[in-house]
Amino acid sequence: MTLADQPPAGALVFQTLLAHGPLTRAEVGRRTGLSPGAVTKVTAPLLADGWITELGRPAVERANGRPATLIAVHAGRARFVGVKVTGDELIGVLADLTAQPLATARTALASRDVGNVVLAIARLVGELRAEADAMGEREVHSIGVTISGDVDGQTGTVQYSPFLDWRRVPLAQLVETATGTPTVIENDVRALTVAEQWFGAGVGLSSFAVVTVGAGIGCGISIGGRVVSGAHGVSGEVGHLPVGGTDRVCTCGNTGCVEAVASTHAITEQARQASGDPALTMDEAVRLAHAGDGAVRAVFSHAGHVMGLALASVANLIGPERIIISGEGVASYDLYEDQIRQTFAAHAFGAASECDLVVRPLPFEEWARGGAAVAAQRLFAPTK
Amino acid sequence: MTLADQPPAGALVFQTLLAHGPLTRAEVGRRTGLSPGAVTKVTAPLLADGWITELGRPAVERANGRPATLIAVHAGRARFVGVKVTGDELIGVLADLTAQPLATARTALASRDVGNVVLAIARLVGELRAEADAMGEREVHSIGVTISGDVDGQTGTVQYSPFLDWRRVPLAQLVETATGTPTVIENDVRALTVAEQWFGAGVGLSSFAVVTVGAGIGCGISIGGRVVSGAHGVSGEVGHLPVGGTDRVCTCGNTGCVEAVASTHAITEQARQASGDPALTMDEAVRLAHAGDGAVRAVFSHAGHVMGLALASVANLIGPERIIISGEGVASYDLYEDQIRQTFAAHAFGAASECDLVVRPLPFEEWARGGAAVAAQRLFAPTK
DNA sequence: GATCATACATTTCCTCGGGAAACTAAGGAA
DNA sequence: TTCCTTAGTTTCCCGAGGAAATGTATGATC
Repeated sequence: MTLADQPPAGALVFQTLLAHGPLTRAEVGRRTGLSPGAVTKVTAPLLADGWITELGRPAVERANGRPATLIAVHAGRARFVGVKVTGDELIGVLADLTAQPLATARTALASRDVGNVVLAIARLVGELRAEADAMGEREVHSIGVTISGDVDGQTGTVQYSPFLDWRRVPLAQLVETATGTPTVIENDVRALTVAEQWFGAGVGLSSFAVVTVGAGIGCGISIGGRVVSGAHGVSGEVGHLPVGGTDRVCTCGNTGCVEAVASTHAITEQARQASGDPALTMDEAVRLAHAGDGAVRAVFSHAGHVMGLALASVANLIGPERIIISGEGVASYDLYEDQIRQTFAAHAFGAASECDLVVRPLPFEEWARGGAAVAAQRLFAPTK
Repeated sequence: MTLADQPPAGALVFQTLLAHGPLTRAEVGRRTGLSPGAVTKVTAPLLADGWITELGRPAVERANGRPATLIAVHAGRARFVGVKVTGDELIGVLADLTAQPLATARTALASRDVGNVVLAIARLVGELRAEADAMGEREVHSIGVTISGDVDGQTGTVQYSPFLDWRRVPLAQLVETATGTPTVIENDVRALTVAEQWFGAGVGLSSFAVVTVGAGIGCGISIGGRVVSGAHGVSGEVGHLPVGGTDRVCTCGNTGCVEAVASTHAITEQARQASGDPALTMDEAVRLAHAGDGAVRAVFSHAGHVMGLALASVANLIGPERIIISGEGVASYDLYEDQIRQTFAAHAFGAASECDLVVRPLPFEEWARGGAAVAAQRLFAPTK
């Protein structure tokens, strides 16, 4: 509870431990630039309050000198619930301080009415809270709700959600009163980016982007440890980069959007045309392509090409150290990975091509974990 | 000289005055969140060293209470020389603390040999220094050299310059020894962005982008007061966003690059084809288009469309508060402005279209002014 | 096995930055 | 005049963190 009012050095030490795992005090001092004395002083209250724990000796002992003691964040010190809201279901996860999932839950949404969704969230949170109690876990500290669209985390308002058709819904406040637990909300992709930044493939990078491929194509951008929000709430709209040619029309009304070519919907639709089977599913399309169906393969290959152009655009503009590709669509990733990399390499300008492309599967609860990460982040990095 | 070792509050006050012009101490305190006492304490040494001056009463007097005293940065306290290096000439400018130009100079480059360029820079600096002496100005504090390509400002090295065909040239060191004056170097577009951020249309914005149209098409991106550098030295490569269709081949070998369609070179070339006159100049093309030549107009309109797609890409990814369009190419801006705005509005996703598009002419010395701004910035914002 | 060297950790002391609040300054209004 | 209001200054104080002396636990050395 007292984490919020630590001196700057305290927060710095805590975040260093969070990002880099168990370290000795001396090592923490070196990495943060703090003096040894300051580290000791600042770790004392964190230890006393149980935010960090001593772990004993490091695995690789030093040749001589007094042996060091590892300290690490005490992940169990606080619990969070993360909830991802989609158009038709809720995904919830109970997680610890390091956003490790302890339990998950899903529930279908009967309607998209605000009151109904809030009620469903409260029920889901109750479920997870009960599970936490059963596990002997302590009280849930706060809730992080994530949702696609234009979300203002400062005011806790969903400015606009296309999937739910919501406008200016004070969701944080509503969930807070329905559950009695402090709640923060955030855009789903940005929450995922926060999770990657603190606990995933973005740890320690000066800049990186997370691209998610699924029903939509989204992107979170982190530069210098801060996730880019966009002055008007919009950022990372990779799905609507106009690099896809003129043949397909996007839901936004334009031609050329990446989403109109490379989203799972778009691929399925194109595969149906290519195969002549109007009821073809994504799984079947993948199977056909793997079996060598040229027309269907071409669909994946074209999608890969457009994705490559999109990633090259990100690299050319931002120059991130790494781009993390993730999402349901990654199930069929091997089908177009080569094409993505090839197109990316061709269109990334100069040293931008040194950008590291990595693929990470995105388990369904990962989205919800992002919510927990955002909730946790408010605790230890209460900036802004 | 003592500006570098001011306490944080001192730097904050100075930067506030730099960005927002003359203010009363009370107002400075309000804007920075500092207590009145702190403002007084911190301004005292700045006044004593001549970094700021008192300006007397504000224009709009307050109804009651003690009259306030304005304080403002003393622009003449320090001089800087900014130099922009292109493939065939040098542009130099003598500027004050606020990067206001006091004198300019140009010189042609006989060869692109490193030694020759360094010598030419030293001569140009000498010229401007003499002019400063004649004006009774004080010593030049430092030099900022800007150059397009991959520039590492930390080490003072030009990693790669396509126009000059340089690789790993320690330019800062070379100019420093040749002139005897401390020198910093920076990528030209990023330097321009720094100038806009501190002294131009980017003052006070949480994020903005500067797009320059000319022989190449470049872009500087500023987010949260920091100019994005790219992990591998590449960022803002708007010129190579692949949104331009497949019909024209770029110097980088790809099709679809913005630069292959909308740079001044590309427009001239396309206008020549459209008009059938292989010796057509840009000026003549502009005249033809203004006169109603449909084919030439179409060239400008297509370039505008592709520029609109590029700006929409920037807006969709970053969500800047404003995009500043600038460059030599802007001479013919009215010819395709409508098309740019129309395409931008169509392809900027959701609230990203609220991004403010402004056009600023780019006088030839503006590039060099960027160098002076970078040099000045090192003085008052000596971060990293 | 006593001593030493070494590196980790703690404690003590001190400096410095900036806030709180009392105080001074300078004008207008009653 | 006196009072009110806002600007600016001074004084006092507290908290954060660095420097350096001190304490501590190990292996190495004689």
